Amino acid sequence: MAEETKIDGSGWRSGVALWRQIADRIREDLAIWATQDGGRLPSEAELAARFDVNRHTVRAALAALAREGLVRSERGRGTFVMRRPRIAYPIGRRTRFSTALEAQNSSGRIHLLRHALVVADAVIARTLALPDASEVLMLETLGVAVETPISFATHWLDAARFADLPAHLARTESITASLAACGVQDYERRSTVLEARRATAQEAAELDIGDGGLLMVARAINVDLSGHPIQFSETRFAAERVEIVVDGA
Amino acid sequence: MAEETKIDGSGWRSGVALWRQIADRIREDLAIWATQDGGRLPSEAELAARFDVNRHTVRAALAALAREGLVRSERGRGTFVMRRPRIAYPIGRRTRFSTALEAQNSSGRIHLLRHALVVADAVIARTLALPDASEVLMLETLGVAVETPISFATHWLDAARFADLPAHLARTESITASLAACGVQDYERRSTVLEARRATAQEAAELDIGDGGLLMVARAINVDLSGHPIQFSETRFAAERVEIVVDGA
DNA sequence: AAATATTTGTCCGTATGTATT
DNA sequence: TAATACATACGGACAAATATT
Repeated sequence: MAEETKIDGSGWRSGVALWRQIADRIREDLAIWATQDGGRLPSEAELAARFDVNRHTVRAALAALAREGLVRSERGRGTFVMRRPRIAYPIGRRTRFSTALEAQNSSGRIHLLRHALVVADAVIARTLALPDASEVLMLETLGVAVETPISFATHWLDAARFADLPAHLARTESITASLAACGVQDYERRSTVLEARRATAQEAAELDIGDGGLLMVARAINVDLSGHPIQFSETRFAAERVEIVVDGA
Repeated sequence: MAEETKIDGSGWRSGVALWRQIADRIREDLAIWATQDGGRLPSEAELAARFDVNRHTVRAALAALAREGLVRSERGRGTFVMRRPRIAYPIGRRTRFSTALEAQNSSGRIHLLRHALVVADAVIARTLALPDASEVLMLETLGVAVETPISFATHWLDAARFADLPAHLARTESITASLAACGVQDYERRSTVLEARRATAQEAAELDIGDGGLLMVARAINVDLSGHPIQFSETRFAAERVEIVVDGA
């Protein structure tokens, strides 16, 4: 933060308004300021000098961050960080959403958003070791912790084997318990592939993040004790709210 | 792709130009179009109708994607995807950069960008089990595969134990070989924490991605065979170029 | 081979939002 | 608050290259 490079010669050829670029860069530094000086940001005048823009532009940036709930300005006192720490989300051979959050005394819940019977595409069918164009059960779930949506996931399972699962899930709000009710005593994770990308409009709406907000996407295969794949999931985490912890790796 | 929601009443009030929002949404669909019709995108007129904007606005979006090297337009023919597949990057107890890429016959290399002796802050010192304010060796490296920067990493090590490491690293371009030369026969990863965020200006420059491009950040602790921490690293992957594979988890 | 349709490239102009002074 | 400069967004018209019939 010692020195800042000038953003763009005369402003905003990048397609992003100057006030928004400033807001994005202030957002990056919020974590640092949160730990210093009672969470106080530098004054508007100081920020204007640092980014080499007019104070009006800094005010527009701070107003945007205030709309996001990240800072609050108080007349005569200054502008302060309103931080929400990231939730640590462990990934391992025996990852489950509820236990993942209990470790930090947060109460986690899975809400079933919708379910449908669909025809598996080639990738899903091969992953679940089913014949092409088999019927599969698709579930969409929302993982919530501390009243905040954390993850939005789509799951695919063999329709023949897990037809009763949506009913169990709506009642128990637990994937583990619902699978047990369908005769799966235990399961474990075979592999997880992670990538980062921007949210689509639907994903942003479900997770209540800004349009085009950042996601961490985890594609996982769960297998039963005999090693047979029972579930393929794509879980989209609101990147700003979690960090993924890979145990022993 | 069947129906598109209208982006923003009158466009550019959100601080992000309409052409840029459209570029972001087209970018998401490139992977789909790449597999169809010879990698051809819908025509400018069709995209304009689909997003309900003027054709010139679509052209601005496509021009931005062309600057990123993602598409190429040819007069009279159309616009085509220039795809570069993501590199699979395995993370596990015995992760090493070079072997990670050999598996897919890509040649990976680590370039040492700079190194310095610095005073450890509280987090680094505690992580490396050193007294507060110890001197540590800081390295910055660039991981390159297929002529493309993949990762930009900062490493911290006990300065007393690894003073000769930069010289070895510049010569061998391998972390594993350099540690061996400093008397570490073997090491393994104790933990990895992953998060996603936007790149700072410096990170974007090192990785040659657009400003504010997406990163996957991995913070890892490597320990020697006796379990003593020898290295703490923060590796920033260009999100668009990699997927992280967590084996058996 | 020739006419026509499709697609991208370039030019004009107008209105509005952004950023500084 | 006002003036200025520039970027965004839209609309239309036409040229140039390619594809189709």
